[in-house]
Amino acid sequence: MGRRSRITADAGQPRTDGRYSDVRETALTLFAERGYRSTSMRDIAAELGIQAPSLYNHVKSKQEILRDIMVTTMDRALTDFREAVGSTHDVAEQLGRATEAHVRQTMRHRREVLVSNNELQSLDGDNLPIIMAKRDEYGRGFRKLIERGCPAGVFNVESPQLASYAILEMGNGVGAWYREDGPFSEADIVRQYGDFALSLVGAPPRDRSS
Amino acid sequence: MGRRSRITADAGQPRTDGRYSDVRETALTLFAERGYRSTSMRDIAAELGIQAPSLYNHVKSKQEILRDIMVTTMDRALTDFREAVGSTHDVAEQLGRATEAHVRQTMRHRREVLVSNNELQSLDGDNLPIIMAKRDEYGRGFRKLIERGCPAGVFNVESPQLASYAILEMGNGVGAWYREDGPFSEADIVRQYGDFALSLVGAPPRDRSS
DNA sequence: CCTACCGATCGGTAGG
DNA sequence: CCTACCGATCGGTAGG
Repeated sequence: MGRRSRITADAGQPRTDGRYSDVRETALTLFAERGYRSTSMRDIAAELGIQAPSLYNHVKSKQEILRDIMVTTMDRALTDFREAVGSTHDVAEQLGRATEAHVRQTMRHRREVLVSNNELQSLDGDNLPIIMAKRDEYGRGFRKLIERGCPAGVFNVESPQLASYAILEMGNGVGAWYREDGPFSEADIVRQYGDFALSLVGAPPRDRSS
Repeated sequence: MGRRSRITADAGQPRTDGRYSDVRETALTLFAERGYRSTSMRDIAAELGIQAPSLYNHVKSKQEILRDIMVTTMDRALTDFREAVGSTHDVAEQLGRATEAHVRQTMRHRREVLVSNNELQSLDGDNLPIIMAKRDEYGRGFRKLIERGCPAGVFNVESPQLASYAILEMGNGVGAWYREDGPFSEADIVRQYGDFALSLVGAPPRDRSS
């Protein structure tokens, strides 16, 4: 029934636990589709064609999978944010690119971002503060950018804090409806959301003639 | 232990089931705080100081509470949207007021909106399509407004669809951080988000001199 | 409103 | 990777 025979030629492989990625990948899809609490270890195992207890040869606990997904996702978002901001010195361009990176993230890693945004309640013990710290750092990055552009006269908002919340959240929302085979291309969506962010803070539209 | 004695003077009351609202109210708080699936009927009962089976004297099922919360919330949002749009003929003003109503909703009914946005996965059977129909109608309202303002030259966006998603989602996000005792007043937040929406679609800032 | 209890399902372990 | 199984917990019912 789809199980590999013991008698194979790959015995000499280095064999790091590539099976963990399979478990994580399957869990990720199910967590995104029906939620962490509604996904049982038996569901994940069934999807992989094995029995639930066998999962524990690759994974310490269900919670560990969730934490791993969230940590990876937040770290990637932080990396991409820093790269976007580091790629130019124009503060409007920085906010535009950071927003684009944010939206690109929710599209390219749709399941990860959905889980990260919806399953904070499901984090146990120390995991919630660990993730929240990363989320706060990310949000602070956007707020500081807006705070920098206001006295310079590039942006014009009453509260950079509120503006940063609005921009981040509108980007997160993309994950709820975006489909790869939908009517909008990734590049289109990314660009328009970048424009939304700049309009929102009162910056002039970007020049796209080059 | 806090239980009412049988021997009371209220035997002649009309006695519609006021107890149902208590159950719903308690469930609502718990659903918003820790999620539907993580809230047991025993949790709700404990909060009310009774035993879990007693809940079934007031409620048909756990699912029924969730559906009731979502239906009420969506119907209220639709009502307020129509009222906002009906209160003026200026399309920019309509979008501003509709956005303000949307944000006001997420602030005044924070738990309801959180549950409505986060627990779609938890709806069983016919309940999901019923709620989705209402959500679609609501979203369509915003999109049509933006579509109307574009040829008129009042708004300027590439895709009214995307703009409506962005506006709705940025408003939903307010529920995640808003606290009544926080640094921003309800009126401030509502007004600024209304401004965000109008900026986002390229409309000039509203005149507030009157 | 209660006690007593049902069958189902959960995450995880023992031991191979 | 498996079978066998644990204690805990779930939504809900019976019957008063």
